[in-house]
Formats: sequence, C-alpha cells, structure tokens
Amino acid sequence: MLGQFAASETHCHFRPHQFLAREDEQPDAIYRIDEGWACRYRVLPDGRRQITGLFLPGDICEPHWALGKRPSQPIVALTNVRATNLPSSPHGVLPAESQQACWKGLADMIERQTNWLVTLGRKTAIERLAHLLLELFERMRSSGLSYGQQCAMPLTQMEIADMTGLTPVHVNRTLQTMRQRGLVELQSKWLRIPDLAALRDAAALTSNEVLA
Amino acid sequence: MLGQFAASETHCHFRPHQFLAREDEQPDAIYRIDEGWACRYRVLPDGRRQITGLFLPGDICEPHWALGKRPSQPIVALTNVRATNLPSSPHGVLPAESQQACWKGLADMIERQTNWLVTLGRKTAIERLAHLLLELFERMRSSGLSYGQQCAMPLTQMEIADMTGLTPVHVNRTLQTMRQRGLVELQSKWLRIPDLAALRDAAALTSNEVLA
DNA sequence: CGCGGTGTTGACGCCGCTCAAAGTATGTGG
DNA sequence: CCACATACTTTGAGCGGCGTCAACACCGCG
Repeated sequence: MLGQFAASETHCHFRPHQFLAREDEQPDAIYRIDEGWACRYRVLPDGRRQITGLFLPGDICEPHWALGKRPSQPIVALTNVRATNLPSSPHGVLPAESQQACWKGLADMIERQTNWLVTLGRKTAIERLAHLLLELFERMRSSGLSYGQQCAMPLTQMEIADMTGLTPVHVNRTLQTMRQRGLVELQSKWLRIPDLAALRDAAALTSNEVLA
Repeated sequence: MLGQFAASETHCHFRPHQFLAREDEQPDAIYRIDEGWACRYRVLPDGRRQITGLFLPGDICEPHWALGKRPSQPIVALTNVRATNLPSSPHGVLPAESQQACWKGLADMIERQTNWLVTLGRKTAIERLAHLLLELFERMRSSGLSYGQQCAMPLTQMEIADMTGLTPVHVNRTLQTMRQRGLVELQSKWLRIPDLAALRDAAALTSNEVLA
C-alpha cells in the first residue's frame, strides 16, 4: 500500500450490528473491508427491511461515495469487521491507485445490483437462494477465501430473507428443499456446494452472467 | 447505422423495438437520449423478462460504459428515440463536460437501482406501481417535460409489468384499483396525478427518498 | 376489412406469507 | 461449569396476493 499521503491509512474495527455509516451522515472516509461481512439496507415505514448490498473482504464499501454522494442508506457490520479507510486529501481526492479500485468496485457493484433486480423481480424462492449462495461462494473464491467447494457463510436465515425478499420461515423451508435435492450443504455458518453446475442451473442465470 | 466520427457529435434515431445496444457488443459510443424512451432488460432462459433500467430524455444511456465495461444487457427503444452520441477520442476518453455528465448519471442510476431493489424485494403491487408512476413523473418534471400534474406515459401494461416484477393481468387490475381510489388517472399514454402526496404515501417510500 | 398488439374480465390454483409454538444454539454472568 | 437469557432454527396450520389460463373487446394500421 502507500502511506506517503497527508491523511494516512488507518485501521478500524466494528462489532456485529455496529454502524460503519449512518444515513445522510458524511462518512469520515471510504472503507475497504479487510475481514468480516457488512451490508447496507433500507427499512420501510412499517418495518419491512431489504438489504441492498453486501460487502465482503476486499470490497470497497460504497465506492460511489467517490462520486461525491453521501450515504443514502446505513451500513452495518454483520460480523466482526476489520476495515481500512482509504487515505484522501482534504478535498476528497483519492490517490490514483485507490481511484482505480473505486471505479472497479463501482462497476462490479452496478453489475451485481442489476443481477439482483432480475432475481427480485422475476425469480422463485429456490432460484433466489441459489443465486445468493452462488454469488457468495464466487465472491469468496475470487478473494481466495474459499476452500475447495466450501466457504464461510455467517448470515442468519433472517438476513438471507432480507436479501432475497422472502420471509425467514420460507427461507428455512426452501433451504431444506435444496438440501434434500443435494444442491447445498449449509450448517453452522459454513456453506458447501457439492455441484456448482447444478446450483447454477437452479439459479436460472443467463448464460453470460458472472457473479463474482 | 451511422459511420461515427472521432470527436464530433452525431445524432441518430431509433424506432420502437430497435436496439441501441446489444449484449456484449462494444457500442459505437455513449448515447444521450434527446427524445423518447428506452430501456435495458434481461430475459431468463424460460422467457421471463425483467426491465432493469429506463432511459428518459436527458438521460445518459449506460453511463457506466465510461468505466470501460461493455453492455451486459441489451438496450431497446420503447418509442421513437432521438439520441446524440457523446464525442470521444479514440481511446475512449471523454471531454471533461461529458465526463461530468456521466458521473452524475452514474450516481443517479445507482440511487434509483437501489430504490428498486427495495421495491422489488419488499413491496406490494400497489406500492410498486405507485413508485413507478411517481418516479416517471418526477423524472419527466425535472427535465421540464411535465405539464402541471401530468406527463406522457408511453409504456404498455406489459412493459409496466416487466419493470415492476408483476404480470400484465395483475398490473391491469391494480391500476383499476388505484384509479378507483383516485390515486392516478392513466389513459391513452398520459398520466395525471391528482394528489402527489397521496401517491407518495401509497408508494411506501422512506422519508428521505428522492426519485427524480 | 382483417389482423396483431393491447386492455379487460372471470375462474381458479399455488407459492409464499402469517401466526404461533416448540426446539436448539450461543453467549453471559454467577 | 451451570443457569439462564437471547437469538436463531424448525415445524404446523391456514390464508391470501398474485399468477395462470382463457376468453373477449378494443384500437390503430396496412
């Protein structure tokens, strides 16, 4: 990394349910997640919640802040999180390397959001869960955090429900169906995918769809 | 279509159902819509379709192409469309002014996509339609294309269904309910909103949610 | 005048939601 | 190490919003 700038890198740490950013508050800096999972979400007036983005190790948290927006949604840690905030000069200008990382993160984020629009708009419960689990695995794998066919999966069924637009109860039942069909093994916060191709099939992806 | 020049603006024209861009094909340039509506979408293997973005007059079509991505989804004209493609040098570098417009468009697009994730994940049919119609009106208004409480609305019920993740039949029934409740007047491609506040309420937006 | 796209209506079925309760981890303090 | 609280997972019964299927009406257009 580079440490030769006025504002130097600083590491920070969050516990589960702790906020990395609150709505409409100017964040101190742009975070890169080094360890742990976080998400952003929105809550409707009557309490319904939808998670709109997941941040995994290596991800830049809200790269579009680099475009000068302030957070329109809160970001909260789902597990213990270690993060680094990208150094920036007083006027919010990032060093070239970080700038590049932001653009890359931005492009990936848009791609993933678009995929999720399709899933939330048109897919069944099994397809939604297959999409989610595949995406998690692929993202973990591309960060070197997978082990063979498995990886960590710290989300609760309630959090899965809030990502997939389902209820926790239905997530539970659907996961059981998928286990019975041999599509996934999921227990005690670990995910194993016996047959990647079968799960891709169950996710009803389009041929050129890349999740990582 | 048209032979494009390195650095000068060129205008082009599309008819309904004509493609502004196809999947995975490098587009000639980045378009700005001058008149008419277009959308991008994805079709699942079994034919289900989800529209993932709408482009209205003034919008830059796929600003994230400026990040160096090629289109992952087709873009098709919904009406007659006039567009201008932004001049760019051979290496894809945009003039500063266009660059600015792209970043602005990008930030707006992310914001809207996020809002739609919430709507598709968690909202009822009425709420979805209220969100859509409000967004359309606000976007048209901010471009000076509204007239009092009304604006053009060229979408078919089938297209509305593909945006909101519903079926055309249910869109039809839900619109009737909304008409009965005095939430909207919608006929022959024109939209009138008698009571903006009531429609906002029906859309179950969060207080700080801005749609334009 | 006929034809394809669109809007409308009805009957019926199912996927996923709601409500409720019991069972099982996880963690905390004594 | 146990007692207890809290969070999470699992299970059952019943229901409802939205989808499906199938007509029919309407309209612009060649």
